[in-house]
Amino acid sequence: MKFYNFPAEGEMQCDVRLFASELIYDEIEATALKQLFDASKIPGIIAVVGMPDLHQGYGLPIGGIMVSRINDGIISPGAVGFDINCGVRLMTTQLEFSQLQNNLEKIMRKAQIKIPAGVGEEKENIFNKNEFKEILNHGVPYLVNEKGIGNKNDINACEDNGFIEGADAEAVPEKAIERAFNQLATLGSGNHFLELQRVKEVYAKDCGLFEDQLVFMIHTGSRAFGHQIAKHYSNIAKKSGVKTPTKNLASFKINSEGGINYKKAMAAAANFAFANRHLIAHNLRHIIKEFYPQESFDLFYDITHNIAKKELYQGEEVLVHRKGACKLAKDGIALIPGSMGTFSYLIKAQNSKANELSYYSTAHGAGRKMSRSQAKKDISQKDHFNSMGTVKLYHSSSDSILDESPLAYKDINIVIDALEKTELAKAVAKFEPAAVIKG
DNA sequence: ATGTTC
Repeated sequence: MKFYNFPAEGEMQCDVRLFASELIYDEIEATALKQLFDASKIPGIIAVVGMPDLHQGYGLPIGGIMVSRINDGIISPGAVGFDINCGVRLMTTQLEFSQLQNNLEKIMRKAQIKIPAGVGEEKENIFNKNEFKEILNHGVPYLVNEKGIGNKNDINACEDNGFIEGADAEAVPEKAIERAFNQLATLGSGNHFLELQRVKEVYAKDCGLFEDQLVFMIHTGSRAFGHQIAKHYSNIAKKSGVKTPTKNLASFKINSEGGINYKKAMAAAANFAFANRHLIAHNLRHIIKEFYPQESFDLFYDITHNIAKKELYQGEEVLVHRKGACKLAKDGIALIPGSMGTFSYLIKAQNSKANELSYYSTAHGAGRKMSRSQAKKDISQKDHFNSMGTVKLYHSSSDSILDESPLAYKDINIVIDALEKTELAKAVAKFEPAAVIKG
């Protein structure tokens, strides 16, 4: 087990731990590290941890974990992120990749029509306003149990069974509902994707996957809904919250009116995101059934990487913010999506001591190497095209996609290597994309 | 990430 530990000094309330390999540590941005140190200076914070995909973010860096006491602690919209409950789900078939034959193109084209992608894209909401609020308050179980959409495994294979308790649509600003009412079952833009993948390698035979298996991965979140909530409450926290070292880490006392309302709205956004991934997967399920009527299309796991949750840690209840970091499932697994055109991974917890020190957290992806603007400036079409190899891209927008090029991200294999070196986790299976839908 | 600068 190996990690970098920076002992508390000055205003720091706790040590800062960074789980990184030497290779990653040498390249980590000073600005991202500074954001970790600033987070450790907020009263009530008992732990700050960085993952190997750490990079600069709004307030807390992406790949950051910030843990607060409950009674006198804080909750920070900037430490959850703008895309509340952004996450990843893996859907499995029992088909071998070779059985696809010439259906890849047809499946992806149908998916592109049925699953809107891109900035501001909408899909007519099949639910009325009351049903929409039920989704916000109760997430995936409402869709399965009350509306008959999906099956029991679609609930059980979700982190937290596809809903965060304590959600209250009444704490959601009306503007969030206006903006996102017609964004359920849509993919969005940025690093979000829907990929058709092939299980390239299985390192642990008992992981429930087999080599050459045809699977689908969906990476998306709460669209404009979570974004509007994050913006709304971050602004309130800046005006009337507790004082923090940096403005964008603006926080509420957990038990203050602002803290209570943000938590209710954050949970509603989390439920929106769970429902969003569930509905996208369900629509994809219909497409798969058209081609393979006898095949099952099952949820393997759905994991979030932008959320704050109450968790029991060494007998004490604490609030764990994870931003661009995910929580290991009960059986120790987590899904780590690659950037467009690169491998994704299923990983499993490795060393229980390392896992304890990281609050059972792990990395969430490759992590950016370049800002969006830098990528658009520095990456040529030709270099980008070469970096995509044989992966077929279905891009809905006429805009350039260079800011999402694999060249704009760190090599995910280096992140996985760092997880193994720090003994946080080891790779269990590797997924190779064959086709990707981007916004 | 985001009606990509309320």
